[in-house]
Amino acid sequence: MSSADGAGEQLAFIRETVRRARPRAARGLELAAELPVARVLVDKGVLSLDQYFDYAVPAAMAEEARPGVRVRVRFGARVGASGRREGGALHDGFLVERLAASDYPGPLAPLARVVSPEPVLTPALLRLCRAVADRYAGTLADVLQLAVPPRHARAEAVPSPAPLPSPPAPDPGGWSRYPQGPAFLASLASGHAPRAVWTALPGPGWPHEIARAVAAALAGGRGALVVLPDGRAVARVDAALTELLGPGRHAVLAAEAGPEDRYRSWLAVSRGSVRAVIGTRATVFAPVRDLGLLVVWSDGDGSHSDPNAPYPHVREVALLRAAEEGAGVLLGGLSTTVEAAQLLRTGWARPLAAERETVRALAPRVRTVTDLDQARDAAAQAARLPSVAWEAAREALTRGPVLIQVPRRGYLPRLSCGRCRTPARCRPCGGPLEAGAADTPPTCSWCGTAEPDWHCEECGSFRLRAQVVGARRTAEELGKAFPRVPVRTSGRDAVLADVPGTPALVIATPGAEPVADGGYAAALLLDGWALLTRPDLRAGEETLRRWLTAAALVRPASAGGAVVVVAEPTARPVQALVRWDPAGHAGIELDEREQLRFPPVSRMASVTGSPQAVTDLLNLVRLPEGADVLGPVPAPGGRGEELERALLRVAPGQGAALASALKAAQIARLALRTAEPVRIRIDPTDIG
DNA sequence: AGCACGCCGACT
DNA sequence: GTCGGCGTGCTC
Repeated sequence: MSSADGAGEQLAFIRETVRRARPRAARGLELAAELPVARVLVDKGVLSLDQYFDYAVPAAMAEEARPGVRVRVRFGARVGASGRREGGALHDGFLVERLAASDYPGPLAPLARVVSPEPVLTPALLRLCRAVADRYAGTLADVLQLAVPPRHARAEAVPSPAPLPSPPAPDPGGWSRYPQGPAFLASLASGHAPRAVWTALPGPGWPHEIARAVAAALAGGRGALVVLPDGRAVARVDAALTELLGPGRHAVLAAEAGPEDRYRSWLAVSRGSVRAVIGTRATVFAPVRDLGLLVVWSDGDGSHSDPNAPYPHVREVALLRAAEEGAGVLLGGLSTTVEAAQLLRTGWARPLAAERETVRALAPRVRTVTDLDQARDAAAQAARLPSVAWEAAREALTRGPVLIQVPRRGYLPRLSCGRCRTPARCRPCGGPLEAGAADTPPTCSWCGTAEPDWHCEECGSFRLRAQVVGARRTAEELGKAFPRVPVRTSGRDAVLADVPGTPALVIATPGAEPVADGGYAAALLLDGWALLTRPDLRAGEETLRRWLTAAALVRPASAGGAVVVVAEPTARPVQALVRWDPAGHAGIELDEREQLRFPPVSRMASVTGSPQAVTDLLNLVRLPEGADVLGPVPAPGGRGEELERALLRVAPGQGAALASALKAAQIARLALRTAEPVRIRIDPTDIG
């Protein structure tokens, strides 16, 4: 057996010492004269199969069966009742390596087919995927599925164009607004690997700054890669890059393009025809040659978390890749994550931030109001606008568009007391009440009990209010409040990229805010308290990120730009928004995590399953020294069958040991057929 | 995952 | 005596 993970060193040693002259293979098959053994990763996403298998290379495939190509192999063959070998089913795989001999004692099955001669799994990509699989206690096959797009024969048949020569180094442009900006570009252009956490200034500059950083890496004769959270951000950087460098210098890997276009772009990168690539999360794996720079924009955005096993996060993959390939890193955003703050604190990255004075000059004026300060105007009341917000919007609408950010519908359909805001709870079980369909009583989201005659335990009020009103209803109500002003909405299913600079109300859910030509005259950030009270470790950070994203689209204070945020003014994210200090906010959050020993100051994993299964796995796992086991406790959000969850916590340096211990325990349990499944998740997000 | 081998209870 | 239970191990 040739282990595909790091634990196979003894086997590697045996491989060195045992040298067979020729592999034994099926009789009568002529084998390749040179390196007749192919080590293959069989694409069968089963934990216990996370290892390589050796196959014989038929002479006819000697040329095409190069490392990195896709192959088909028979797998699972066995000796039948008649004593003859019966071929197993055909499986896809990647040829990882050609060898002179195999350490497998039995006869080798031949490769069934070389699917195409395109070497898609380069050694660097394989190393990265291996590292990601280990980091996340997943299988190599699962990670490869995320990293290598499905083959499209037509796209493969077309040759990619010859690469263009390196462009000249760009001038600093907007980077001159950051004291360390020009030096960062110069360092990239001269072939170094600077690592920075970039707190971007508000306004429309950041796509251009990203383009210049890419251009600097290209000027230094190296490649660059940019990962953005969504298609609109990709489009903005795409436009900025085309403007700076012209067409043909970069590839775009976004889901919007069909599979054929996507694979063609990916091939252009893989073949070295294009040296820069931008796109959404899978782009972090794009096989850019001689990588000089990795850019991750807005690493706090949830889209950077892959929803497929083993759930890698773009930022973490980028950090692994930077270490493997010696590339520079630009971790940028309007806001700062706790993870980024930690990279600064450990000295792994340097800050790339503007002076306070510059920030103040470019940020809008931010005011806070509590939503108890309701407007007297009836129309504003209907729209749930506090008077300050109402006045700000009315005044700003004479000068330009006004952005109104409302939480997504169904984001938090919880109910609270209409007078004192105490969350409404179910009397039998204490679970949160949710709004039912129209004209049906509220029901408990835990036990389903209907509460037709609820009253507040705190103040006795009988009025309930939905904590969140969706974008559509807000639009209707605001339309009435501001007659004759055009109302545009941008949300989940109809996202506007941009709006003109003329007066209009623009209602948007977080992440769907259109860019306004010339900037918004004002922005109202509603229902902040609903965002802030979510029981999530990242609630504060996430709320601030959403606010800053919207507020950054508003004109500077000097040009009359104003932001009104409806939230408790003493809350930490509110203060950070007023001072426009995301880095400071992240630093304080990091201090707190340090005290609580929460991630990223520690490394965590969760184990979820039936109480028995969780207990069994915990008994089986050989945790690294000093590991904490928290729980098990009933799993959050678990309904129906009872699920339990345990959290495991280790010091940051022991993350790899924790992942491999969990993987080993999972494999051991999988061998026991009776075992119920447990879900293992590294860096679980829904803690706290 | 499949799939076959192997060692202990109730049937012709 | 055997048919068959599913625990255990293997797949290049």
